[in-house]
Amino acid sequence: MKPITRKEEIVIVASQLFKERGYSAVSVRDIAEAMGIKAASLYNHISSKQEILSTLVLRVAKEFTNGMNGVVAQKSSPVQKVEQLIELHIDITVNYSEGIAALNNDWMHLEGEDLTSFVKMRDDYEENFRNIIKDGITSEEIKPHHPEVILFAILSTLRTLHLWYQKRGKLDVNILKKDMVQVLLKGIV
Amino acid sequence: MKPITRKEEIVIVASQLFKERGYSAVSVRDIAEAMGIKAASLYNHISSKQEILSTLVLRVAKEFTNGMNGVVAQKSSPVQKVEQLIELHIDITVNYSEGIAALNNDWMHLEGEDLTSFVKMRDDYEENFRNIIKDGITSEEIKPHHPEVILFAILSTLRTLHLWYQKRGKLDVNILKKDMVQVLLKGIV
DNA sequence: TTACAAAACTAACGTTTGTTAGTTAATCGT
DNA sequence: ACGATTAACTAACAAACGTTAGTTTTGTAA
Repeated sequence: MKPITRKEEIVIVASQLFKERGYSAVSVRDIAEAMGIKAASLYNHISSKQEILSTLVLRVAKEFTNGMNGVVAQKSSPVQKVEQLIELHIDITVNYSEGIAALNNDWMHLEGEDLTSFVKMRDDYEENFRNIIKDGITSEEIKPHHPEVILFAILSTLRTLHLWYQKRGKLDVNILKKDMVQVLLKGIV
Repeated sequence: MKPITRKEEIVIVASQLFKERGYSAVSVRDIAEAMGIKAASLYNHISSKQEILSTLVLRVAKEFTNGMNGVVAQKSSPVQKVEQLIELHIDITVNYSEGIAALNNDWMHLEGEDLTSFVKMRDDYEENFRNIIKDGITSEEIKPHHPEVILFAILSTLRTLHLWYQKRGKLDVNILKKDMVQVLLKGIV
């Protein structure tokens, strides 16, 4: 049993509310009520509402960055790398589904250095993904469409997985990965 | 030249702010400032902040509903219908790009009957889309993957088009439609 | 030029917001 | 049994919120 800190509980509870209503529409009193305590009591564990958001968003962002670095470092083919990225997104979605909503919808409410470093991580991630696709086109493994269209189609799907995963939740993760790879890489017709 | 009402101007200005920060993070004072007037002056033209949101969201939602009804009514094949839906999304994105952000991210802040009717329109839309895919699988035009995975992959991409369209904005719409159809239907490898 | 309507203004309202200060109750190793 | 830590509490704050009321300015048509 690894002990879960009180701050961590707050982050988890808050993330569920953020997912439903968005960061700005959730008050610290809402978060406190969901935990069964008073709003002021939260401040024994956190320094600000902002801190909840940045803890949540940066944690997930780092997970994506690390995953991407792992994929880039490998010697697989571009298409195999894309497959690995699809699996990466599915794994992170399953393990951090609450945080992904905040990352997608509320990152712009980060402030200062948190915002800066998030945007950098996001840009780097996209640039790495784009380069993998370009490599695949160069080596003729991937069809010669505009790389931006391909990047966008895949990334949009992967980024909103969380909206859909819980609804049809009981699907086995490995089956989902296989289906996802098939649909995104080979199309549907 | 059709005259644009003051209320319409407010909706447009507000929608741009909503797109950047989300409905809850934008105050009526922010909207007023962006128009160069005082917050109270807005209420000569609107009855509430809520009204701005519902005007915006329901307008776009109806556009999707009408478009879907048109596609369903036709006698084309399932795959042709999917192609038409891809074009529908691109057309609406181009013409209502501000409203789509609100539709995607802020619909849950609708209230009362506006919320109810929006959810119904959305559910109906998805159900129609799903049935088209199922028909395509039955007739063996579409590969026999889980319909939900196919629906999700296509719809996620189309729904977030607005995030990406303006950034790479000056791509010709007809070229975009062709690329999109190719990538979504035939895959990338 | 006057009359009217449209659209702006100032001032204020009651609430809710995030947060701080100071205090009390519970838990725990010594 | 003790002191220390942890985590809750009440009370209050200044600022920002959506909104209303009443008034003044602006533009247009007679």
